Amino acid sequence: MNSHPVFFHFDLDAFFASVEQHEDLSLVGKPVIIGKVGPRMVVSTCSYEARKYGVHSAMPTLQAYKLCPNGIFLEGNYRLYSSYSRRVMGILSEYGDVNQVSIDEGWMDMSGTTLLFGKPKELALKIKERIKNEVGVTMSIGIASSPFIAKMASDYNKPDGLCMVSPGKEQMFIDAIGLKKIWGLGDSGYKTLISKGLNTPHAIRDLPLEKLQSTVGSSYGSFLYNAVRGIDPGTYQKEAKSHSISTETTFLEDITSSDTLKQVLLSMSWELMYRSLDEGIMAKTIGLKLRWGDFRTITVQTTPQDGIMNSNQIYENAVKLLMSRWSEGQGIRLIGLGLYQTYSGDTPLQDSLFSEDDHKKREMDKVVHSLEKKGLKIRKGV
DNA sequence: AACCGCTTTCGTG
DNA sequence: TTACGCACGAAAGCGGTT
Repeated sequence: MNSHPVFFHFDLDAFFASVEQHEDLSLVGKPVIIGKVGPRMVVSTCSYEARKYGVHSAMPTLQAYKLCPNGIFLEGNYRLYSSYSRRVMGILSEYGDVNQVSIDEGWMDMSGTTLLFGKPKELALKIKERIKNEVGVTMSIGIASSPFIAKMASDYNKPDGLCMVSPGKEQMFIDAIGLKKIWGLGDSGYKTLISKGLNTPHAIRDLPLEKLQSTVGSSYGSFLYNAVRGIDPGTYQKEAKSHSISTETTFLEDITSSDTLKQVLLSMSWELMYRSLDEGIMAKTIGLKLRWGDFRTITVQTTPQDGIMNSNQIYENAVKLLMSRWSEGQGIRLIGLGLYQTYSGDTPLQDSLFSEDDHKKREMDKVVHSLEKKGLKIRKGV
Protein backbone atom coordinates (compact mmCIF):
# COMPACT_ATOMS: atom_id res chain seq x y z
CA MET A 1 0.00 0.00 0.00
CA ASN A 2 1.40 3.36 -0.97
CA SER A 3 -0.16 5.65 1.58
CA HIS A 4 2.49 8.38 1.66
CA PRO A 5 1.73 11.79 0.22
CA VAL A 6 2.64 12.36 -3.42
CA PHE A 7 2.88 15.82 -4.94
CA PHE A 8 3.59 16.80 -8.52
CA HIS A 9 5.13 20.18 -9.27
CA PHE A 10 5.08 21.11 -12.92
CA ASP A 11 6.90 23.89 -14.69
CA LEU A 12 6.81 24.69 -18.40
CA ASP A 13 10.27 25.10 -19.90
CA ALA A 14 11.24 28.55 -21.16
CA PHE A 15 7.53 28.90 -21.62
CA PHE A 16 7.09 32.13 -23.63
CA ALA A 17 10.02 31.28 -25.88
CA SER A 18 8.71 27.73 -26.41
CA VAL A 19 5.31 29.06 -27.44
CA GLU A 20 6.94 31.37 -29.98
CA GLN A 21 8.97 28.47 -31.36
CA HIS A 22 5.86 26.36 -31.69
CA GLU A 23 3.99 29.15 -33.46
CA ASP A 24 6.85 29.79 -35.88
CA LEU A 25 8.76 26.59 -36.56
CA SER A 26 11.62 28.52 -38.15
CA LEU A 27 12.53 29.61 -34.61
CA VAL A 28 13.06 26.07 -33.35
CA GLY A 29 16.65 25.54 -32.26
CA LYS A 30 17.35 29.28 -32.31
CA PRO A 31 18.08 31.68 -29.48
CA VAL A 32 14.68 33.27 -28.90
CA ILE A 33 14.55 36.09 -26.37
CA ILE A 34 11.33 37.67 -25.13
CA GLY A 35 12.02 41.34 -24.55
CA LYS A 36 12.50 44.31 -26.82
CA VAL A 37 16.06 45.57 -27.24
CA GLY A 38 16.24 49.07 -25.82
CA PRO A 39 17.04 51.11 -22.75
CA ARG A 40 15.17 50.18 -19.57
CA MET A 41 14.03 46.89 -21.02
CA VAL A 42 14.69 43.46 -19.55
CA VAL A 43 14.50 39.87 -20.74
CA SER A 44 11.28 38.17 -19.76
CA THR A 45 12.19 34.63 -20.83
CA CYS A 46 14.61 33.11 -23.29
CA SER A 47 15.05 29.76 -24.97
CA TYR A 48 17.72 27.33 -23.82
CA GLU A 49 19.64 28.09 -26.99
CA ALA A 50 19.91 31.71 -25.80
CA ARG A 51 20.91 30.66 -22.28
CA LYS A 52 24.06 29.12 -23.73
CA TYR A 53 25.21 32.67 -24.40
CA GLY A 54 24.66 33.64 -20.79
CA VAL A 55 21.32 35.34 -21.37
CA HIS A 56 18.75 34.90 -18.62
CA SER A 57 15.51 36.32 -17.24
CA ALA A 58 15.57 39.87 -15.83
CA MET A 59 18.77 40.71 -17.70
CA PRO A 60 18.80 44.12 -19.42
CA THR A 61 18.07 43.47 -23.08
CA LEU A 62 20.97 45.67 -24.14
CA GLN A 63 23.27 43.33 -22.27
CA ALA A 64 21.52 40.31 -23.77
CA TYR A 65 22.04 41.83 -27.21
CA LYS A 66 25.76 42.15 -26.58
CA LEU A 67 26.01 38.56 -25.43
CA CYS A 68 23.82 37.23 -28.22
CA PRO A 69 23.61 39.60 -31.19
CA ASN A 70 22.10 36.88 -33.35
CA GLY A 71 19.29 36.35 -30.90
CA ILE A 72 15.72 36.74 -32.06
CA PHE A 73 14.23 39.40 -29.79
CA LEU A 74 10.44 39.41 -29.58
CA GLU A 75 8.06 41.73 -27.75
CA GLY A 76 5.90 38.98 -26.34
CA ASN A 77 2.25 38.12 -26.83
CA TYR A 78 0.67 37.53 -23.45
CA ARG A 79 -2.78 36.64 -24.77
CA LEU A 80 -1.19 33.86 -26.77
CA TYR A 81 0.78 32.58 -23.79
CA SER A 82 -2.35 32.67 -21.65
CA SER A 83 -4.25 30.57 -24.14
CA TYR A 84 -1.45 28.00 -24.22
CA SER A 85 -1.39 28.05 -20.44
CA ARG A 86 -5.12 27.42 -20.22
CA ARG A 87 -4.81 24.40 -22.51
CA VAL A 88 -2.02 22.97 -20.38
CA MET A 89 -3.97 23.51 -17.16
CA GLY A 90 -6.99 21.91 -18.82
CA ILE A 91 -5.08 18.71 -19.53
CA LEU A 92 -3.59 18.64 -16.04
CA SER A 93 -6.95 19.11 -14.39
CA GLU A 94 -8.07 15.79 -15.87
CA TYR A 95 -5.81 14.24 -13.25
CA GLY A 96 -6.70 16.28 -10.17
CA ASP A 97 -7.03 19.72 -8.67
CA VAL A 98 -4.47 22.10 -10.11
CA ASN A 99 -2.97 24.66 -7.76
CA GLN A 100 -1.74 27.15 -10.31
CA VAL A 101 1.10 29.31 -8.99
CA SER A 102 1.78 31.35 -12.11
CA ILE A 103 1.13 31.26 -15.83
CA ASP A 104 3.60 28.42 -16.36
CA GLU A 105 3.73 26.56 -13.08
CA GLY A 106 1.72 24.82 -10.38
CA TRP A 107 1.32 21.71 -8.27
CA MET A 108 -1.13 18.91 -7.58
CA ASP A 109 -1.72 16.53 -4.73
CA MET A 110 -1.57 13.11 -6.41
CA SER A 111 -1.66 11.05 -3.23
CA GLY A 112 -3.43 7.72 -3.59
CA THR A 113 -3.97 7.90 -7.34
CA THR A 114 -1.83 4.91 -8.31
CA LEU A 115 -4.78 2.56 -8.88
CA LEU A 116 -6.51 5.20 -10.94
CA PHE A 117 -3.65 6.56 -13.05
CA GLY A 118 -0.66 4.25 -12.56
CA LYS A 119 2.61 4.83 -10.75
CA PRO A 120 3.58 8.49 -10.28
CA LYS A 121 6.61 8.35 -12.53
CA GLU A 122 4.69 6.68 -15.34
CA LEU A 123 1.85 9.12 -14.97
CA ALA A 124 4.25 12.05 -15.07
CA LEU A 125 5.81 10.71 -18.27
CA LYS A 126 2.37 10.33 -19.78
CA ILE A 127 1.38 13.87 -18.84
CA LYS A 128 4.61 15.27 -20.24
CA GLU A 129 4.00 13.39 -23.46
CA ARG A 130 0.44 14.66 -23.73
CA ILE A 131 1.50 18.28 -23.19
CA LYS A 132 4.16 17.92 -25.84
CA ASN A 133 1.80 16.34 -28.37
CA GLU A 134 -1.39 18.25 -27.67
CA VAL A 135 -0.01 21.70 -26.84
CA GLY A 136 3.46 21.62 -28.33
CA VAL A 137 5.67 22.70 -25.44
CA THR A 138 7.77 20.73 -22.97
CA MET A 139 7.21 20.55 -19.26
CA SER A 140 9.37 19.52 -16.32
CA ILE A 141 7.82 17.64 -13.43
CA GLY A 142 9.04 17.04 -9.91
CA ILE A 143 7.54 14.34 -7.71
CA ALA A 144 7.96 14.34 -3.94
CA SER A 145 6.23 14.02 -0.61
CA SER A 146 5.60 17.77 -0.36
CA PRO A 147 5.03 20.64 -2.79
CA PHE A 148 8.21 22.25 -1.45
CA ILE A 149 10.49 19.37 -2.42
CA ALA A 150 8.54 18.73 -5.63
CA LYS A 151 9.13 22.33 -6.64
CA MET A 152 12.89 21.95 -6.43
CA ALA A 153 12.73 18.51 -8.04
CA SER A 154 11.00 19.97 -11.09
CA ASP A 155 13.96 22.31 -11.47
CA TYR A 156 16.54 19.54 -11.15
CA ASN A 157 16.48 18.14 -14.69
CA LYS A 158 15.15 21.07 -16.63
CA PRO A 159 14.28 21.26 -19.50
CA ASP A 160 11.93 18.39 -20.30
CA GLY A 161 12.88 16.96 -16.92
CA LEU A 162 11.44 14.42 -14.56
CA CYS A 163 12.79 13.96 -11.06
CA MET A 164 11.34 11.95 -8.23
CA VAL A 165 12.53 12.31 -4.66
CA SER A 166 11.54 9.18 -2.79
CA PRO A 167 10.05 9.50 0.67
CA GLY A 168 12.85 9.61 3.21
CA LYS A 169 15.36 11.04 0.73
CA GLU A 170 14.29 14.66 1.11
CA GLN A 171 17.23 15.73 3.23
CA MET A 172 19.67 13.99 0.90
CA PHE A 173 18.10 15.84 -1.99
CA ILE A 174 18.58 19.18 -0.26
CA ASP A 175 22.21 18.31 0.40
CA ALA A 176 22.62 17.39 -3.25
CA ILE A 177 21.23 20.61 -4.68
CA GLY A 178 22.94 22.86 -2.12
CA LEU A 179 21.94 26.04 -0.32
CA LYS A 180 21.66 28.22 -3.37
CA LYS A 181 18.86 26.19 -4.92
CA ILE A 182 16.64 26.15 -1.86
CA TRP A 183 13.34 27.80 -2.74
CA GLY A 184 12.81 30.90 -0.61
CA LEU A 185 16.50 31.49 -0.05
CA GLY A 186 17.46 34.35 -2.33
CA ASP A 187 20.63 36.26 -3.04
CA SER A 188 20.55 38.32 0.10
CA GLY A 189 19.89 35.45 2.50
CA TYR A 190 22.51 33.36 0.77
CA LYS A 191 25.18 36.03 1.21
CA THR A 192 24.27 36.45 4.87
CA LEU A 193 24.64 32.72 5.50
CA ILE A 194 27.94 32.51 3.66
CA SER A 195 29.28 35.48 5.62
CA LYS A 196 28.52 33.57 8.82
CA GLY A 197 30.36 30.52 7.56
CA LEU A 198 27.18 28.61 6.87
CA ASN A 199 28.04 27.31 3.42
CA THR A 200 26.03 24.11 3.23
CA PRO A 201 22.70 22.70 4.37
CA HIS A 202 24.72 20.43 6.65
CA ALA A 203 26.33 23.37 8.44
CA ILE A 204 22.92 24.88 9.12
CA ARG A 205 21.62 21.57 10.39
CA ASP A 206 24.32 21.62 13.05
CA LEU A 207 22.74 24.66 14.67
CA PRO A 208 19.88 24.29 17.13
CA LEU A 209 16.67 26.10 16.21
CA GLU A 210 17.09 28.81 18.85
CA LYS A 211 20.62 29.61 17.74
CA LEU A 212 19.51 29.83 14.12
CA GLN A 213 16.62 32.11 14.98
CA SER A 214 18.79 34.44 17.02
CA THR A 215 21.22 34.80 14.10
CA VAL A 216 18.84 35.30 11.20
CA GLY A 217 15.49 36.16 12.80
CA SER A 218 12.72 33.94 14.11
CA SER A 219 10.71 33.53 10.95
CA TYR A 220 13.64 33.03 8.63
CA GLY A 221 15.34 30.83 11.23
CA SER A 222 12.49 28.36 11.43
CA PHE A 223 12.14 28.41 7.66
CA LEU A 224 15.80 27.39 7.29
CA TYR A 225 15.63 24.88 10.12
CA ASN A 226 12.92 22.97 8.28
CA ALA A 227 14.19 23.53 4.76
CA VAL A 228 17.65 22.00 5.33
CA ARG A 229 15.97 18.91 6.77
CA GLY A 230 13.83 18.53 3.69
CA ILE A 231 10.72 19.45 5.63
CA ASP A 232 8.22 21.70 3.88
CA PRO A 233 8.42 25.00 5.78
CA GLY A 234 4.87 25.79 4.75
CA THR A 235 5.66 27.18 1.35
CA TYR A 236 2.34 26.77 -0.35
CA GLN A 237 -0.23 26.17 2.36
CA LYS A 238 -0.54 29.83 3.22
CA GLU A 239 -4.13 30.91 3.60
CA ALA A 240 -5.14 33.62 1.19
CA LYS A 241 -4.69 36.81 3.19
CA SER A 242 -5.58 40.38 2.45
CA HIS A 243 -4.26 41.00 -0.98
CA SER A 244 -3.26 44.05 -2.89
CA ILE A 245 -3.42 45.46 -6.37
CA SER A 246 -0.82 47.74 -7.79
CA THR A 247 0.57 49.11 -10.99
CA GLU A 248 3.83 50.80 -11.81
CA THR A 249 5.66 52.07 -14.84
CA THR A 250 9.20 52.97 -15.73
CA PHE A 251 9.45 55.94 -18.05
CA LEU A 252 11.55 55.85 -21.20
CA GLU A 253 13.28 58.93 -19.81
CA ASP A 254 13.17 60.47 -16.36
CA ILE A 255 10.16 62.75 -15.86
CA THR A 256 10.54 66.14 -14.21
CA SER A 257 7.16 67.73 -14.83
CA SER A 258 4.35 67.46 -12.30
CA ASP A 259 1.73 67.61 -15.04
CA THR A 260 3.00 64.41 -16.59
CA LEU A 261 3.26 62.64 -13.25
CA LYS A 262 -0.26 63.71 -12.30
CA GLN A 263 -1.62 62.54 -15.61
CA VAL A 264 -0.06 59.12 -15.06
CA LEU A 265 -1.42 58.98 -11.53
CA LEU A 266 -4.89 59.83 -12.79
CA SER A 267 -4.85 57.02 -15.29
CA MET A 268 -3.46 54.64 -12.69
CA SER A 269 -6.24 55.67 -10.30
CA TRP A 270 -8.83 54.70 -12.87
CA GLU A 271 -7.11 51.43 -13.54
CA LEU A 272 -6.95 50.50 -9.86
CA MET A 273 -10.54 51.56 -9.30
CA TYR A 274 -11.81 49.42 -12.14
CA ARG A 275 -9.70 46.44 -11.22
CA SER A 276 -10.99 46.63 -7.66
CA LEU A 277 -14.59 46.82 -8.91
CA ASP A 278 -13.97 43.77 -11.10
CA GLU A 279 -12.55 41.84 -8.17
CA GLY A 280 -15.27 43.04 -5.83
CA ILE A 281 -12.88 44.46 -3.29
CA MET A 282 -12.41 47.64 -1.30
CA ALA A 283 -9.14 48.89 0.12
CA LYS A 284 -8.09 50.73 3.26
CA THR A 285 -4.69 51.97 2.12
CA ILE A 286 -3.26 53.79 -0.87
CA GLY A 287 0.44 53.56 -1.56
CA LEU A 288 2.74 55.45 -3.89
CA LYS A 289 6.14 54.29 -5.08
CA LEU A 290 8.79 56.57 -6.55
CA ARG A 291 12.13 55.80 -8.09
CA TRP A 292 14.49 58.67 -8.83
CA GLY A 293 16.96 58.80 -11.70
CA ASP A 294 19.69 57.53 -9.38
CA PHE A 295 17.59 54.46 -8.52
CA ARG A 296 16.84 55.61 -5.02
CA THR A 297 13.39 54.19 -4.29
CA ILE A 298 10.83 55.08 -1.67
CA THR A 299 7.28 54.17 -0.86
CA VAL A 300 4.76 56.22 1.01
CA GLN A 301 1.26 55.25 1.97
CA THR A 302 -1.82 56.58 3.64
CA THR A 303 -4.90 55.07 5.21
CA PRO A 304 -7.47 57.84 4.87
CA GLN A 305 -9.92 58.16 7.73
CA ASP A 306 -12.76 58.57 5.28
CA GLY A 307 -11.97 55.37 3.40
CA ILE A 308 -11.55 54.86 -0.34
CA MET A 309 -14.69 54.89 -2.40
CA ASN A 310 -13.91 56.06 -5.91
CA SER A 311 -11.21 56.92 -8.43
CA ASN A 312 -11.29 60.60 -7.39
CA GLN A 313 -10.24 59.72 -3.87
CA ILE A 314 -7.49 57.45 -5.08
CA TYR A 315 -6.17 60.19 -7.34
CA GLU A 316 -6.37 62.97 -4.77
CA ASN A 317 -4.56 60.91 -2.17
CA ALA A 318 -1.96 59.85 -4.71
CA VAL A 319 -1.19 63.46 -5.58
CA LYS A 320 -0.91 64.36 -1.88
CA LEU A 321 1.53 61.50 -1.38
CA LEU A 322 3.53 62.56 -4.41
CA MET A 323 3.80 66.14 -3.20
CA SER A 324 4.89 65.00 0.25
CA ARG A 325 8.04 63.44 -1.16
CA TRP A 326 8.77 65.01 -4.51
CA SER A 327 9.49 68.51 -5.69
CA GLU A 328 9.24 69.82 -9.22
CA GLY A 329 12.39 69.27 -11.22
CA GLN A 330 13.54 66.04 -9.60
CA GLY A 331 13.81 63.34 -12.26
CA ILE A 332 11.50 60.39 -11.71
CA ARG A 333 12.36 57.11 -13.37
CA LEU A 334 9.47 55.02 -12.05
CA ILE A 335 6.13 55.75 -10.50
CA GLY A 336 3.72 53.23 -9.02
CA LEU A 337 0.36 53.27 -7.30
CA GLY A 338 -1.35 50.55 -5.30
CA LEU A 339 -4.30 49.65 -3.11
CA TYR A 340 -3.47 47.71 0.05
CA GLN A 341 -5.27 46.12 2.97
CA THR A 342 -8.12 45.09 0.77
CA TYR A 343 -11.27 43.33 1.85
CA SER A 344 -14.08 41.94 -0.23
CA GLY A 345 -17.27 43.88 -0.49
CA ASP A 346 -18.83 46.94 -2.01
CA THR A 347 -19.42 48.95 1.14
CA PRO A 348 -16.88 50.80 3.23
CA LEU A 349 -16.10 49.62 6.75
CA GLN A 350 -17.67 52.75 8.24
CA ASP A 351 -20.25 53.93 5.81
CA SER A 352 -21.22 57.00 7.76
CA LEU A 353 -17.91 58.59 6.93
CA PHE A 354 -18.77 58.87 3.27
CA SER A 355 -20.42 61.87 1.77
CA GLU A 356 -23.28 61.59 -0.66
CA ASP A 357 -20.95 62.83 -3.37
CA ASP A 358 -18.47 60.04 -2.74
CA HIS A 359 -21.21 57.48 -3.24
CA LYS A 360 -22.36 59.19 -6.41
CA LYS A 361 -18.85 59.29 -7.80
CA ARG A 362 -18.46 55.59 -7.08
CA GLU A 363 -21.65 54.82 -9.00
CA MET A 364 -20.32 56.90 -11.87
CA ASP A 365 -17.08 54.93 -11.84
CA LYS A 366 -19.12 51.75 -12.11
CA VAL A 367 -21.15 53.02 -15.06
CA VAL A 368 -18.10 54.24 -16.94
CA HIS A 369 -16.36 50.96 -16.33
CA SER A 370 -19.26 48.82 -17.51
CA LEU A 371 -19.60 50.89 -20.67
CA GLU A 372 -15.92 50.54 -21.34
CA LYS A 373 -16.13 46.82 -20.93
CA LYS A 374 -18.75 46.77 -23.65
CA GLY A 375 -16.21 48.36 -25.92
CA LEU A 376 -17.18 51.99 -25.68
CA LYS A 377 -14.28 54.35 -25.56
CA ILE A 378 -15.00 56.94 -22.90
CA ARG A 379 -11.60 58.21 -22.01
CA LYS A 380 -8.88 58.96 -24.44
CA GLY A 381 -5.52 57.35 -24.43
CA VAL A 382 -6.25 54.56 -21.99
C1' DA B 1 0.46 43.90 25.95
C1' DA B 2 -1.87 44.01 21.82
C1' DC B 3 -2.85 46.27 17.87
C1' DC B 4 -2.36 49.43 13.93
C1' DG B 5 0.04 52.26 10.47
C1' DC B 6 4.16 53.26 7.90
C1' DT B 7 8.49 52.11 5.48
C1' DT B 8 11.96 49.09 3.88
C1' DT B 9 13.79 44.75 2.41
C1' DC B 10 13.50 40.28 0.58
C1' DG B 11 11.82 36.77 -2.46
C1' DT B 12 9.09 34.70 -6.39
C1' DG B 13 7.99 34.15 -11.59
C1' DT C 1 32.34 49.55 -19.46
C1' DT C 2 27.36 50.13 -18.61
C1' DA C 3 22.98 48.44 -19.21
C1' DC C 4 18.39 47.32 -14.11
C1' DG C 5 10.54 45.58 -15.48
C1' DC C 6 6.33 44.49 -13.19
C1' DA C 7 3.07 42.47 -9.77
C1' DC C 8 2.51 40.24 -5.72
C1' DG C 9 3.13 38.48 -0.72
C1' DA C 10 5.69 38.20 3.80
C1' DA C 11 8.12 40.07 7.44
C1' DA C 12 10.91 43.21 10.43
C1' DG C 13 11.48 47.37 12.92
C1' DC C 14 9.69 51.44 14.56
C1' DG C 15 6.45 54.64 16.68
C1' DG C 16 1.99 55.54 18.28
C1' DT C 17 -2.58 54.35 20.49
C1' DT C 18 -5.86 51.70 23.14
